[in-house]
Amino acid sequence: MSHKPRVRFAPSPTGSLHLGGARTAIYNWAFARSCGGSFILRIDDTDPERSTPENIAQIMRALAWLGLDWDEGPSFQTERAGIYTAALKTLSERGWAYRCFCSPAELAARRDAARGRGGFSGYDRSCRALTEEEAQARADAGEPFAWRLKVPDDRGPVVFEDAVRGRTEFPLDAIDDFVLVRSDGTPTYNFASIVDDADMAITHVIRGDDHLSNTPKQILVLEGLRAPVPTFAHLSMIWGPDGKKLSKRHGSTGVEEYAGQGYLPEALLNYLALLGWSLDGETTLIDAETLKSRFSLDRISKNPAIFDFAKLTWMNGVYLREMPVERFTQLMAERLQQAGLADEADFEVRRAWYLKLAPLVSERIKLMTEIVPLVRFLFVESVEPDETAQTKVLGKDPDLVRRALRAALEALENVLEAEWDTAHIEAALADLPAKVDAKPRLAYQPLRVAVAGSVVSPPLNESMELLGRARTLARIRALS
RNA sequence: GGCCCGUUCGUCUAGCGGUUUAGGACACCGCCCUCUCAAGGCGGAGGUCACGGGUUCGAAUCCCGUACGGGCUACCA
Repeated sequence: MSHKPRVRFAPSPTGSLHLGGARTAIYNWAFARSCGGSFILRIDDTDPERSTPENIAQIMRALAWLGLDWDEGPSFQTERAGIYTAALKTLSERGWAYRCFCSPAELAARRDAARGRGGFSGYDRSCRALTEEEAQARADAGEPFAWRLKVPDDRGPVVFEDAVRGRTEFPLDAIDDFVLVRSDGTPTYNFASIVDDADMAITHVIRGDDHLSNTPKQILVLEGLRAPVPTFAHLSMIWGPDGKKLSKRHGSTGVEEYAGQGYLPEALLNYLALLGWSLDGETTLIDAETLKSRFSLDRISKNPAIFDFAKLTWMNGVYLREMPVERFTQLMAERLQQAGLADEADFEVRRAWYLKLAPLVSERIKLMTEIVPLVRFLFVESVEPDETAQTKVLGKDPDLVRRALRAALEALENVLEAEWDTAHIEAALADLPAKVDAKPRLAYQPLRVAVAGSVVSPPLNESMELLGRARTLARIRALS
């Protein structure tokens, strides 16, 4: 029975969507799309202490921002309690589960002792010795108990073919009689997760590497349930630049933080998709459509990857530059409005002006947060030269600065308002270096400082055109 | 401690027994372009394929061991 593949992304809402989770989601989504399967969103909220509605909303928002769409869900484990009790009942009836009355303190003591002796340190299985009558009597007496899986001990290892790692096997004597259902009646992750997968007819479980050791336990549950075993694909971890677990120390770890910092969803999607998967040896830029059609499990890398912020940023710059001007202009306008430098009305009336500015900006930034600092001078009445401008230009050769500004002012005053455009401005200033007897860069930098207040800006002539004649002349006069 | 997984330029990766003097991308360096910064073009440096044994006419590619790193070993997920 080879139906269409069904995969799921099942985050536990104990925090926001982080980079590793996002990549897992992307791989599940891309795999589903590549083979016409279904991508299901499931919220694994079996830990009521740490699961919050805010986190759930945040995760869904982040997924949507990345451009991932799901076909079913979200469904919540807390709303599916019935299927876990039913599964437990089946397991116990078939002799695959038993009650454990050991207290946490006893358990910890025995575990420490076992570890001290070396060898296996899982549950010592003492409650397996209880007869059904004894167990029932103690339960009836009100003694708390948890349900544990009865790992078979009369056969070979659990073997499965991992889509990423290949054949993987675990000897049975190394598998713990883990807790299925806690004494408060709630299912544990290892139980609920796989019961859900079976119930939802998941065909491929694509998840983080940290679950590899859990897999044999889950397969055993499936065997007890006589449910089909899905294909597993375990993804290696994403590490920080120091080779340690990715954390706040390294920078942002949450998807939404990237959105706030001016990263584009297509850039993050592209970067994450290729962090641990490759189309071939050449491709570094890949769009969602290609991902949806060409993704495959067999090209997922086995080794962990270090997250490279510099490469992500470079990639973001590429997407910014390749973006249609209309869209960039829109994004730029939004940034300016957020900064309080312009309003919606201004954008409506001066659309052509914004459109002219956009390409000048997009080709020199990598992050959208760089927009405002770069064009701020065009939206304020006057500018004050910054520190670098003071020391590197104004203070360097005051005499040359004065001469250059005077000559420029004289030349520009001859450019009429009606012909105030880049071409005329350029023509008017063409012989400025000769007039002040200086190299072009030395002759023009004072002008840039006067106009933009900085040693870095969009091209000078274009900047002056966009600033307008009156303000340009006023700023040059102010400094000369 | 036990079980499991991983190891190709600083980083992401290609490579799946000979086509490899190990290819691409980011970062880095130099040159060109140039009114600044970028972008772009050209070029460079950077890997004894973790290490040691095998197998083979031949190994980054197959096998074993060692080292290092990681995961699991919770009534967390």
